[in-house]
Amino acid sequence: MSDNLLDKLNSRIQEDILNKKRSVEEAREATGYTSHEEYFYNKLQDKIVKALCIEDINLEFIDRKMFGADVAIKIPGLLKEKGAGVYIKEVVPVLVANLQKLASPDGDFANVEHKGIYVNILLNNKYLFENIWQVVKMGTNFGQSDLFKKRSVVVDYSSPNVAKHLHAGHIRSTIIGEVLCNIYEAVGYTVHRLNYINDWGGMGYLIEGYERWGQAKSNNDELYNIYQIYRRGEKLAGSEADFNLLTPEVADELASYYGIFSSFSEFKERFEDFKNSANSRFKNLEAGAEMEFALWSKMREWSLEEFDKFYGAMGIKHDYTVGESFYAKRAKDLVEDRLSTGEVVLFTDSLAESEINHLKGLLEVGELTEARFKQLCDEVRDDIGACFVILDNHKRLLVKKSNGATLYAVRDLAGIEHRIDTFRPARLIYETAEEQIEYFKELFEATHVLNLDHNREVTLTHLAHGFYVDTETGKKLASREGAESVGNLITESTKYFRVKYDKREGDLYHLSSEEKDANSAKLAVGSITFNDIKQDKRFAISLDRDTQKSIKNFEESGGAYIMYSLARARSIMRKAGVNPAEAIVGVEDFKDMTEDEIAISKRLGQLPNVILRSAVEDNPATLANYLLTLANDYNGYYERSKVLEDGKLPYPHRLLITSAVAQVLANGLKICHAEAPEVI
RNA sequence: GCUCCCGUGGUGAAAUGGAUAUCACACCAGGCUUCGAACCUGUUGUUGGGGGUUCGAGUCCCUCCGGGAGCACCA
Repeated sequence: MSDNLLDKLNSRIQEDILNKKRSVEEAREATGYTSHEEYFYNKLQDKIVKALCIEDINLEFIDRKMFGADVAIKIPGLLKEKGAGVYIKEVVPVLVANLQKLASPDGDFANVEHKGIYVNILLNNKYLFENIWQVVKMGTNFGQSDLFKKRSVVVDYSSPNVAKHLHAGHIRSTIIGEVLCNIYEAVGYTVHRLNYINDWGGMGYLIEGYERWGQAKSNNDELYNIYQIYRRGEKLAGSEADFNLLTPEVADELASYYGIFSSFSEFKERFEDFKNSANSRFKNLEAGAEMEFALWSKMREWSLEEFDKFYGAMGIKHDYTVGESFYAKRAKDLVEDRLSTGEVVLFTDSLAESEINHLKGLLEVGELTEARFKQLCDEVRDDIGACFVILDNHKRLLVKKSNGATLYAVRDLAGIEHRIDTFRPARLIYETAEEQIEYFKELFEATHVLNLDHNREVTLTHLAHGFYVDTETGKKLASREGAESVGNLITESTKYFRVKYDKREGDLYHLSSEEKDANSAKLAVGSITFNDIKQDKRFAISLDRDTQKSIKNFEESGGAYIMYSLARARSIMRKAGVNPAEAIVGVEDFKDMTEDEIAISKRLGQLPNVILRSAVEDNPATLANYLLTLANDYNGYYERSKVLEDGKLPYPHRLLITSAVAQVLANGLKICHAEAPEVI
C-alpha cells in the first residue's frame, strides 16, 4: 500500500463500491421478481401459438369500435415468405379456420374473422374482464417482469464537472437516466446507478487560481469564478486579435489577476507563468502532496454540495459517486501496459509519413481539397510523439500527450475497464447530451481494440439526448443561463402549483400549508420530469427564457394531467369505502360492458409490454405516452359512467375498473420518477 | 469543408413496413346545485420537395432543400 493520499482515498472508495454493490444486489433479490408469463397478453399469445402451431406471431390490441374486434394477428415471417397474395388467399383462411374452433359464446373468443392480412379476434367480455382483475390482484407488481433477471446494467448519468454549475443538459441526463434505471429495474435487471464526477483534468488551474485569487468563500460559485478567470486568460493568450479588443477596464482587471502587462507578448508571458505553476500544482496533486490534495478535496466537496441540492430536490439518489480521480492512476498504468503489448502506439515520424501518404492518395482522387489536405497534414505532424489507440478508417484516439500527460479518454477507458470487471454487467450505459456522440463512438471502438469488453461480452451503449434550446433562437442554451434555470426551475415551479392549490375551494382541499407545499413540490418534480421524457430523447426541448412560460410548458407536458387523473380515481375509491375485490362479488355478467370499458381493459393489459418496449428501446417516451393515453381514456370514462350514486355502488365493476386504472397510473408514474400526491 | 442527428396540423409530439396517421396544447362552440372542471364533449387543420424498393412507405434506399450538433495534446 502506497503512502500517496490519493491512493489511500481511492482504496477506501473501492471498498465502498464493493460494499454498495453487495447491498444493491441484495436489495434487488429482496424485491423479488414477477413472472412475465403470467400476464393476460402473454397467456393469450400462448393460447394462439398453441392453436396455430406457429411461434412467430404478432398480436395487437385494436379498437373494437373501428374494427369490430379486439385482437389482430399478423405473422410477419410467413407473410414475407409466401408473399401477400398467397398469404391472404391461402394462409389466412387456414389460420382463421383453426382459431374458429376455439370460438364459442361462453369461451374466451366470441368470433374470429379474416380481414386482409389480419386475423381478427373478438373476445368475450368476461375474458377481457380477467385482464382488469389481474391488475387489481397483482397491485404494485403489475407491469414488472423477470425477463432480464440475473443480469445487471450499469448506468452512468448526470456526470457534472467540479467547479462548474449544473446546466440544463445535466438536468436532462439526470432525469432520463433515472427513469431508464427504473425501467430496467422493472424488467428484472439489477441496476447500478453511477454518477461520474469530472474532478481531475484542469484541477491544477483551479488550485493555482485559488491560491492567487481565492477569497475563501468556500463554495462552488467561487470555483466557477476562478475557472472563468482562467478561461478568459487562456482565450486572450491564444489570440492577438481578441487581445487587441480589450477595453482598459478589462485589461486592468486581468492585470490584477495575472500581473501588469503592456503588450500581447507580455500578457502571454504572464499567462504562461500561471500555466506553469498550475502544471506543477497538478503534478503535486498527482503525487499526493498534502497541500494540493487537501485543497482539491475541499473543492470537490464544495461542488458536490451544490449538486446535492439539486439531487435532493429532485429525489435522485445514485448508488455510486465516482470521480475521474479514481481512475487517474489506473489510466496511466493502462497506457503503459498497452504500450508494451502494442495496442497503444507511439506516433512516430514513420507512422506520420505513412499517414500523410494515405492523405496524398485521397488528394489525388479528389476526395480532399488542397486546403483540407494541408490542414490534415499539419494535424498529423502535431501528433508525432503522442500515443494513440489506432481505430478503423485512419482514425486514432489520443491517449497520451507528447508531454507524457494522460487524457480524459484514458480515464474513461480505465472507467470502462473498472466497471466491467467490478459489476460484470450485461450492459454499460452512458446517458449524456448529443454533442458527445462521436467521442463515445471512438471510445467504444478503442474499448474493443484493447479488449476491455472481453470480446464484446458487454454491450456498450451511449444514449444521447437533445439539448434544451432557447425558444426564440432555437440554439443550445448557454451554460450560464442553464445554471440559472436549474436554480429556479424547481422552486418556481413549486410556487406555481402552490398558487393553484390556494385557489382551490372545497372540503377536499383543507390541507395544511406544509402539505400543500409538499404536494406542490411533487407536482413540480413530476411535471419537469414528464416534460423531459414524454418525447423521444433525441429531440431538443425548448426552454423559454421566461421562467413562468417554461413552467407553464412543464405543466402542459402531461405529468400533472396524469397525476390529477390518479388523484380523482383515488378519491372515488376512498368515497366508495370498499375493497374492490369485495365489491365485485356477485357481478357475473359482463355483456353490458361499454365501449369505454372494453377499450380501457385492453389498454390496461398493455402496461407490461409497454415497459418492456421502453427497456429494449432505451426510451422512456414510450411509457410516458402510454400513461397519457390511459389517463385520457379514463377521464372520458369518468365523465360518462358514474361509479357512485348517492354514495351507493350500483355498478361494482366500475369501481374495479377505477381501481385498476389507478393502479396502472401509479405504477407507471413511479417508474417515471413522478410520485402523485393523494390530493391535488 | 467533412461527419453525425432531426424535418408529421398554428405549436409540441405518437405511430414493430400494414387497416380510416393518433394525442395534447392553442383557436372556436358547448358543459360544474352533478363520484374532484388542473376535467370533459364537439369544430377546424398534417407526413419538407423529387425519385426508387414493396402487394403496401410517415417509416427503408437515393437526391435536393431546411434546422441542429461535432470536428482541441479541453472534459
